[in-house]
Amino acid sequence: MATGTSDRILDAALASFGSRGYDATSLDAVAKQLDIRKQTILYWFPTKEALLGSVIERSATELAEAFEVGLEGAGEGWAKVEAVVRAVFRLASRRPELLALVREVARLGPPAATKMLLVLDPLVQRASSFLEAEMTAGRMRRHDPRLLLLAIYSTVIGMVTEVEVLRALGEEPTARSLVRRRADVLGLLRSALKTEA
Amino acid sequence: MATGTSDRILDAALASFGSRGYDATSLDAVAKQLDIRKQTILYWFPTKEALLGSVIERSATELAEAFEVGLEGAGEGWAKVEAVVRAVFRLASRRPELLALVREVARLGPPAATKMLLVLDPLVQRASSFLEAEMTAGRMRRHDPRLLLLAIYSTVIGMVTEVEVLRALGEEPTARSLVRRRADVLGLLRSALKTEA
DNA sequence: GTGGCCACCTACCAAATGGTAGACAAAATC
DNA sequence: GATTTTGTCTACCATTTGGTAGGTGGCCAC
Repeated sequence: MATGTSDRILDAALASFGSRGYDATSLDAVAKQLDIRKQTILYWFPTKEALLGSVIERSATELAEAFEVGLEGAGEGWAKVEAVVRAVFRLASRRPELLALVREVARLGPPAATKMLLVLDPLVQRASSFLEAEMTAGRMRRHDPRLLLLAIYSTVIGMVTEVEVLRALGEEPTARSLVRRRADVLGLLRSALKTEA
Repeated sequence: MATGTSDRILDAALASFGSRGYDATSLDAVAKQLDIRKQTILYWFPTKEALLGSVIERSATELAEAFEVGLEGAGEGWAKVEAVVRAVFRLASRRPELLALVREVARLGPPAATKMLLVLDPLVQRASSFLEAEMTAGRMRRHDPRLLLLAIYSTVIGMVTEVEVLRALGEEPTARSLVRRRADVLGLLRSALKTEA
């Protein structure tokens, strides 16, 4: 844990942007939480937007790393999809703020979304061409790879971040529930995508 | 188009809450868009929160109606799932603000989310027990009905409202694309859920 | 020890925000 | 015709917001 002030600011901002949302997060609130003054935040990050930018940059890098680690020695074919899904659920339990931020940034749109994509785009491309290859090899059902990716993204990110909907369905968002959700998603994706052969 | 002032306010607020988000929507902005004064809004709705409440109430009712209409004479079993998905995509093309609001309200959490759920809960219960019945009848693969519902919700709402992610994947959110997305979702759900028999 | 820089602070500020008080004209009620 | 009610407005207000200006103490190089 980096104890540098700027890192502490980034941590607190990440958490607040993810949970409360960017607009509902005031610099004063972040500062108060860290027991520093707002001007210290503005010393490290010239504007609130710049702070968001830095949060996104750092988070996107961490996300990318988590995926890489998850994919290390993950085998081929279907095992790769499973590895990625497992990586996301691992993040959901260890660093839920990261996924909440992804959700928030997707909602904010450009320029925030553009910035995040800049880092994540290589992964997206790899994922897309991987799916494409699996399909042409007949190991996965045919779909538009991009739409399939959106569907997978929505499902997984939803299962992991839609806490309110989860509650509405009468399921409490505990650690145990997360494991069940992971099993469910994997089961769903397997039967949706994998071909018999 | 209802020409009553309070209805016009509700329309504009719905659109802004859905697209910009609740926090980023100011009463002044809504008023300006309608060429009235903020105080007129506060005459019809005592506070901003109350305005959100009314927007939610009206939208939830409209949503519920849309589902009912979609389900009318929709046949049994899998046809029902298809009818619901089609109803959502019809809304996505005719009243996208409604779905954007659902997304925003889910993000805001209680008390807004609670209010929306109050109206939508019967539908949720019906859907849940429908899925349960289909599974015990062996017409659908076994899953936890609630988690399955969350997965379906996430996928469909995501395919319909995640415009930024869609763009990131290189697909423009046109009307034609919406039709393709609907076909894709239906295909995915069918192979994920339907049993062979 | 002193000059300079770094990290953080206090003191402000202008704009925007949700909300209150009350005037006023038109329409409805008697 | 007088009076009340309804809908909208102007005029304010307190608070919060992101951001500026500038000071201060500690530390390091010399």
